[in-house]
Amino acid sequence: MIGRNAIVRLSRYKNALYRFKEMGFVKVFSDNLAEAVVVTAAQVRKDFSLFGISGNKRAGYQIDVLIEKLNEILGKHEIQKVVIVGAGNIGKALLTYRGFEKEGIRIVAAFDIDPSKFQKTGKVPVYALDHLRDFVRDEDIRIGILAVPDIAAQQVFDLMVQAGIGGVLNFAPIALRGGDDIVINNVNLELELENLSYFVNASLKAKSDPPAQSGR
Amino acid sequence: MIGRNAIVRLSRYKNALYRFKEMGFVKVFSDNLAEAVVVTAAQVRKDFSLFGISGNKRAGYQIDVLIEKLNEILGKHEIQKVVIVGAGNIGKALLTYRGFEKEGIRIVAAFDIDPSKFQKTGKVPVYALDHLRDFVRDEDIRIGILAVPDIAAQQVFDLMVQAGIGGVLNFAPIALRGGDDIVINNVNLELELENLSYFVNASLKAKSDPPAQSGR
DNA sequence: ATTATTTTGAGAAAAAAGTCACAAAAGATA
DNA sequence: TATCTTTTGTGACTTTTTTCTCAAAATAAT
Repeated sequence: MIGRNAIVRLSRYKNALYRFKEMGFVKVFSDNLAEAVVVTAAQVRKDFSLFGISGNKRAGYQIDVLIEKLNEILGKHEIQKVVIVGAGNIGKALLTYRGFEKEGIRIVAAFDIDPSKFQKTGKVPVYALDHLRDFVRDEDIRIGILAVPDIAAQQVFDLMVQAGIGGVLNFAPIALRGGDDIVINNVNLELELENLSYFVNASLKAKSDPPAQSGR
Repeated sequence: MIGRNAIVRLSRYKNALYRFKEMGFVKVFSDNLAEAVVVTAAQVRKDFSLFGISGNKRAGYQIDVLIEKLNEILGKHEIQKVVIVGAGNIGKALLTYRGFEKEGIRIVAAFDIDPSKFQKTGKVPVYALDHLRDFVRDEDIRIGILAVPDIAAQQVFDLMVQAGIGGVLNFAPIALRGGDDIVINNVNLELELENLSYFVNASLKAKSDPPAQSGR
């Protein structure tokens, strides 16, 4: 089984490749990508070989071909339809977030329990949560974003599972239970800030401490 | 040096501990925490021993003491003041996001270049970006959230570095450059969805393929 | 007080992730 | 054409992370 980090790197390679392409390049070498993504060149080649991607000795990799292959691996050969569950604070912000488009991600609908949030005519409609199941079935939705308050998160997640969603991007700062057959990625802002806080402190401490080798 | 994942686990243990405490428990065993966070009990104990946290044989760990120690490690002994740079879509959502409070994180101000976003009197004021530097100095801000459009991200990041911020939570889907002395955590939603997409596909594929051992 | 049971702490082992190093391929150069 | 140079692909190695195992400690039971 392939680890999450390897897949994250593939996404980064892909993004870097688009940038190279925009700059007019046609081919890249593993060390170009390595520099762009801040990993070693060997890592780049290892990652590629893991997925059976090969280049040409002395001629590197054809950017177009590489992008194509990465997109296929990452399941980006078709528009990725995504629903948002929870049209509150964060849900609404994501509804209007423009960054998804250029990545082939389309937010097709949102769902909420609060009727005051319903909006059947907007660019992206907001429906009643009851409709989730049918919508997911009819539109063949694979991925949902869970953006409800933490108290409701587990319950709403269960609905998503029942609706047949295959993957959830979870914004609620709790660990979702019972998702053995469903892929979960968590975005936990509190945790990210806490983490940052640790490493900032650690780096401040390292700076104020005398360096080990010249400690006299 | 301690890895990010270990610190993420510490945060999770801490969150689980608060839940245990709320339920009225006074002590926990490594396997309780392990279950709550979905890791092995040995992992929990290893993590603790990494930070010199020890419990009592046969009596486990005192929840209050443990929370206290984790909070200290994670730098949560005092309110964490955070600024948001970029009062657009996501920035605004974070301004009103309630989840930070209970984690001891306080959004103290936001900054933007667009005067129409300024709001000096709100619960959380929105100032001109020019004021960032002084504010960071005067208020001793360590951490900032970067939530500006990707085209502006690098430039605004540079301002944050100059302002003396120690850590940045970056929402722009680009790799920030030149932050050797600053800690960066990225929240890349496009990448998360892409990642989800891969693993959902992989798990669908695994299900439709015949299991290896009964392949006949 | 003795014995039984439970749980930690830590060293050893295993697994996973990442790096190194170099033969081989292929383009470039003479 | 022959030689030189560059860059891949991969097997061996290293490092990091995780799991296993079990003696020792501490509580509980008899």
